[in-house]
Amino acid sequence: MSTAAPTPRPAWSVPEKPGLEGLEERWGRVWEDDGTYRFDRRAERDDVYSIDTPPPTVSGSLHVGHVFSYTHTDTIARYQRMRGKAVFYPMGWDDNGLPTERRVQNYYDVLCDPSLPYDPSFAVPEPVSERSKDERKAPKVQISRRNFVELCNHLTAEDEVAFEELWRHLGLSVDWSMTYATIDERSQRVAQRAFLRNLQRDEAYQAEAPVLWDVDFRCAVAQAELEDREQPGAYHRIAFHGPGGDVFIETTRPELLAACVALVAHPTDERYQPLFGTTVRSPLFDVEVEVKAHELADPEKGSGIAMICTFGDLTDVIWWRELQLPTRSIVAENGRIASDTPDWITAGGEAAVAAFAQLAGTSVKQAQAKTVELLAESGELEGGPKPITHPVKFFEKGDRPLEIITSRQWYLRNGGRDLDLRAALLQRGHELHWHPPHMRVRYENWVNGLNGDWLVSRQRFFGVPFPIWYPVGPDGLADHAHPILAAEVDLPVDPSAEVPPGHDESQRGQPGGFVGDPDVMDTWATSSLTPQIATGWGEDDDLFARTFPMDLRPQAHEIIRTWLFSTAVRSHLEHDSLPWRNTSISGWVLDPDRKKMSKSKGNVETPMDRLEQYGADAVRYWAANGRPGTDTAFDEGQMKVGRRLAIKLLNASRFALGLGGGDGAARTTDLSLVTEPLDRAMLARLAELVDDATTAFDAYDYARALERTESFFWAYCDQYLELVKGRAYGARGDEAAWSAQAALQLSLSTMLRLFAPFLPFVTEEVWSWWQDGSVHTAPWPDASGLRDAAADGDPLVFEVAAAALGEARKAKTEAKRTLKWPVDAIVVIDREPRVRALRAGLDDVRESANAASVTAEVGEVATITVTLAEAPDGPDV
RNA sequence: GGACGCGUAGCUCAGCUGGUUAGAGCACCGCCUUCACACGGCGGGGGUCGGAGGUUCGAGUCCUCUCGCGUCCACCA
Repeated sequence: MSTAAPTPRPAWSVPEKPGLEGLEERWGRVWEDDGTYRFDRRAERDDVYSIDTPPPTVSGSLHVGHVFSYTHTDTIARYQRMRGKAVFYPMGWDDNGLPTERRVQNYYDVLCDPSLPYDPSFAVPEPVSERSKDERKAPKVQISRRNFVELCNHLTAEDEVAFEELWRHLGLSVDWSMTYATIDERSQRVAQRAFLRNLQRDEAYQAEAPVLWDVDFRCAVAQAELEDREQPGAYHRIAFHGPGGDVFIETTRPELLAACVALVAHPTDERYQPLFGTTVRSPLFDVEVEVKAHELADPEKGSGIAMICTFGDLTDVIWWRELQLPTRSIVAENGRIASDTPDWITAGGEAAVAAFAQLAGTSVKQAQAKTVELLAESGELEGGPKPITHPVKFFEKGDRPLEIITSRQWYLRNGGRDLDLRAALLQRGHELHWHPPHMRVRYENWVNGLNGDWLVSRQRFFGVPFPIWYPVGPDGLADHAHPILAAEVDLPVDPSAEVPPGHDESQRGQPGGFVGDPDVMDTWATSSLTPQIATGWGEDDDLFARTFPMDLRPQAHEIIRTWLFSTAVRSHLEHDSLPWRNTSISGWVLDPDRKKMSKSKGNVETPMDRLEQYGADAVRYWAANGRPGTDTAFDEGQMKVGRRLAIKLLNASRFALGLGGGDGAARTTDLSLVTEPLDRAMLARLAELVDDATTAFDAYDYARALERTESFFWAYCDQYLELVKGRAYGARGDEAAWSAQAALQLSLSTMLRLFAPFLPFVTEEVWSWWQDGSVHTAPWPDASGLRDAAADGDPLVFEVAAAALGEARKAKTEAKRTLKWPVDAIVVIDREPRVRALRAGLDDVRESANAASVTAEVGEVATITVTLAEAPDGPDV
């Protein structure tokens, strides 16, 4: 036992009345000024923890779901930093793509017309919301592509400022010197370079093929952007005419009758077997089509025989391809029936031409009504339409059902039609560590369900252009088979504004000249490269070597099929590796009715209001309670609890650090002073907690780490602090007090660090009262050091002492006395180990319960008997 | 149609490889006022763990079936 007085330390600044107000601003500024979260570029790869942060879409406002999932990542980042890693934690902004285009169109009331020339004098218009009523009536202003892109850049820059402010307020430990935007020059260069390399390795190709087409956006859509919506429709039973009589098909899309190329039934279907190989004639148009057999025809569906049109749905495409049928397309890019009469209709004679003339130029919806009318008149529609609801494919951002049209597009191989590549990508999914593990199934479902390669070209304006031109032949037509590629050193290029090597602008569009590829890349074609963009692939080789492959991709589960998968594809093709070792999948934030919170549902919470109301630590506390992959209810109650926790941390710290009468003499970190069994017991329990929290964090289970830490902390405040208070003030002499004070400081330092990933502001505040530097760069607590300090401490001492104190409190509460009411006697009967443990803490129980005597005896039946004093004139009053 | 997840107190959730009497917070009820904390403290009531079988000395936990909710995927004529 040490008898030396503790070494005095410089005076600490423990505030008289600590509070949470203003902590975000104050510490946010200090962290920025001190570069607390700066990435250390000297660190070798093994000492780096790199995070592929999801770039939020900059086309509106951040919502509470963002706050939720970004907090999860931040707790991991902070943990890894305290474990000694150089954390590479950049932030990106996803300003590329359709959401931005739409926002700009609406915000400024403009439309892009790519045929217009650039107008350098075009000024940023006043937002629609600022305009007068009359001004709003003016027609949309048509502007050139380059002017449009400039407007996109202008608006997103404004949004990005607001986003960064919110993230800083939330306390994300991002290195703000390393932000990127998915439309900035570096991202464009990376996207174009990656594409050119894909092209050179034959991983990218162009093809004239049927694509899913949004008739409003007039743009191709990829499989990953589809969603099914239940729509009303109707079966129409329609007669085709064969030599042996009429054949009835049932269809939901009678308006495509003119596009029919064959009928199809299952090979084993005895009803139709005699027809296979024969031809029948279509109603209205009298076009001869063959009857085919194919496995995909379902005898149970409709009449068991279907008409194949080019194209009504994806099954039509399969039949068309596998049965080698002709193409008869009648739906134009604008979603209307072609206005020119196709030649196969002309061949059907006057009646056919007349019928088609009634449909030409109408929308598919109008065409359907007209076709039904015509069929009814001709007697070829049996019975009326039978209403049904059925799933129909939509672009996830679109308003009308997708059509399928044939057009020339760029594709990237993704295993959709290559079994070896598919197997390799499934293997990548297996190598990746998923948190939680069951999310891998979604990846596998998706990869196994791919039905084609990745369509990466989009007929839009605000995006990364393809760095490609085409020669124009003497006939004035572009020669797509011989693309002219940009040189890597020239990237990024805009082929609609720049000219290919060896050409000049006067040759654009001229016979013998060139044209630029008019399309831009799918937004995912850039987003799938965020690891390469963030780590400086091809831009900063040194950084790249220190940070790639990355350690963590955090993201939401609904975009596993898009973002996670496409990123895995790009990395596999370019680097033959995974882009990251781990992925943590966050759940959704649900409103109290268990519905996903989203803007379109109008149930979003504005995060800044909540941050200001409860404080960032409190909001983070709520978020960190949402376990990985688990949908979590939006719960202000939890934010209140978080706020209370933060306040408790302030007050408990004030107590622990305010002992010793302000002279500083008793303040110490000399652990040899910890001699009291209760103090050692508490430290032994704390060591177990550190092990638990560390294990949980290593498994990406931040929620568990928080829960364990919090639960210990409340027991610490309610029980340990009460048990030790009198002794810490000196009731049992200096050495007993020093033991308490040293244990309090060690435990407080440990708990501040355990809480630091969750409550960065309040922990930093308390840390600053008595420690140098930032708690966020302090080392993560070490259980073995605590065990050394605890010596042979038995956690049971803490438990049984707390139980005895609890019984005394209960007796006082039930007798309606204050907690300071004196106790004559506490008699504890229990089994031997617990009795022994209690005897070690007997003096602390007596002190804290204000008891005249506490005795512990071994017995079979455990009881605690508390005898209160008659009047408040017992000991120590 | 296939797959995954979830059903534990009024609410939000812990309960990990099966082990005394199923836990926490919120809410509710009662009590205590200020020497860390009234933005507080102490205590209390409240659950046949969705249902039915099974394995086991023992099941909230493992197996089978089943019901409900959510989500992802699917070639939806």
